[in-house]
Amino acid sequence: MNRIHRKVEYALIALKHMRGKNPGERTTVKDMATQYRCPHDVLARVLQTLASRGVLKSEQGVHGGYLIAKDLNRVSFYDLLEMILGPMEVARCLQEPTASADSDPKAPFANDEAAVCELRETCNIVSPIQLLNRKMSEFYRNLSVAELIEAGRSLKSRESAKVNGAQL
Amino acid sequence: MNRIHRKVEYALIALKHMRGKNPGERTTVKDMATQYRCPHDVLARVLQTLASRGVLKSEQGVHGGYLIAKDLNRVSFYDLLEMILGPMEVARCLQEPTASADSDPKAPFANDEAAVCELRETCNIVSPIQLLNRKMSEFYRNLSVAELIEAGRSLKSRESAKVNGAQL
DNA sequence: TAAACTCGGTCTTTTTTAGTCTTATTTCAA
DNA sequence: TTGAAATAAGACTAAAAAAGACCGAGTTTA
Ligand code: SF4
Ligand code: SF4
Repeated sequence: MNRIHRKVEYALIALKHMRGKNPGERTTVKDMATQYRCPHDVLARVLQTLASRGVLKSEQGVHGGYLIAKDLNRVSFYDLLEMILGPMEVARCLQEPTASADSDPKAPFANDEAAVCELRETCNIVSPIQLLNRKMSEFYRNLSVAELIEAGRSLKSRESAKVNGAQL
Repeated sequence: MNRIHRKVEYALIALKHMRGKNPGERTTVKDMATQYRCPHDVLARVLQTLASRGVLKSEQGVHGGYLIAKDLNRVSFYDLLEMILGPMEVARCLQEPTASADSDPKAPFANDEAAVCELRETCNIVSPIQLLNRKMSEFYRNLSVAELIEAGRSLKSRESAKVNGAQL
């Protein structure tokens, strides 16, 4: 139910990987793609997006690669999702009414909003859906990428807490 | 991004509809399907599921129909999602460790869990993913269906015809 | 009995997501 | 200067999931 997208996982994998590097140290896409066995192209595209949004910095050339350019404590999980998947809209009606300062150029939504859902005329749950959308956005905004990535460092795996556990 | 499933919307529509009825009054699937212009079969199946889980009660026969059987304040949005979409798993690894009392027969997961995701061996974000899963479950659990459905009753929505000036 | 409904399974279509292929562009080291 | 190594980006294909349609069976009451 409600599964996260693969691209987001790739982003987290890459971010967590780079997080452990020395400042200024670059990591190439190929490196990460091979190490974590994720498709090179997909990962590359995701990282490009993140770079274009300022989270990463990319260096081209023979010794190029990516490095983290922004404090991940200041990047919310909402931001990450929004960069990769577009703005949060929990249902096909309603564009995000929060409409923070960004003007997304790839969203030409000027036309009729009623067209997006054919049930809109008779729908009785637009208010609930709006509420849900607001709450979920808030939830994602209150979760920083750093907090996510750092998970497991200081807390053991719940009840199990077995040292000689499964695979390592 | 992260759009809610149509079936869930249908469920909410139906629940909100029945919510306004007198206690004991039944509503037929056909009624709701035509009134809200949603596909009869899909709505019917969703309501069947809800009935089997005790949220609704179904009466067969010529004057049959559905009615709400459970206080919606005691039904969390998580419950609703779980009934319709199955247990929350934010990524393809990790089965929800909460494992509420049900033994799902369609889930023969006794075998190796590593098979569900081919990246598992090299993955560095299982802890983050688990954390996210936990947080999201918690979020959904803290949101009752009643709270959702009732949205818009007391707060102003878009163009409210309320003269009384109830503004948020 | 027969009508009007729920129930439950299977099937097809549609939509979304994931991944691949290809080509261009940038950069730097030899 | 030149070419290797990397990013950048568009188009295409395949796979998976979701939505919806079909149909046949069971129930209840007019
Ligand atoms: S069904 Fe109602 S809520 Fe869901 S998208 Fe269509 S209009 Fe918006
Ligand atoms: S990628 Fe890592 S986290 Fe996502 S499913 Fe595979 S194993 Fe679980």
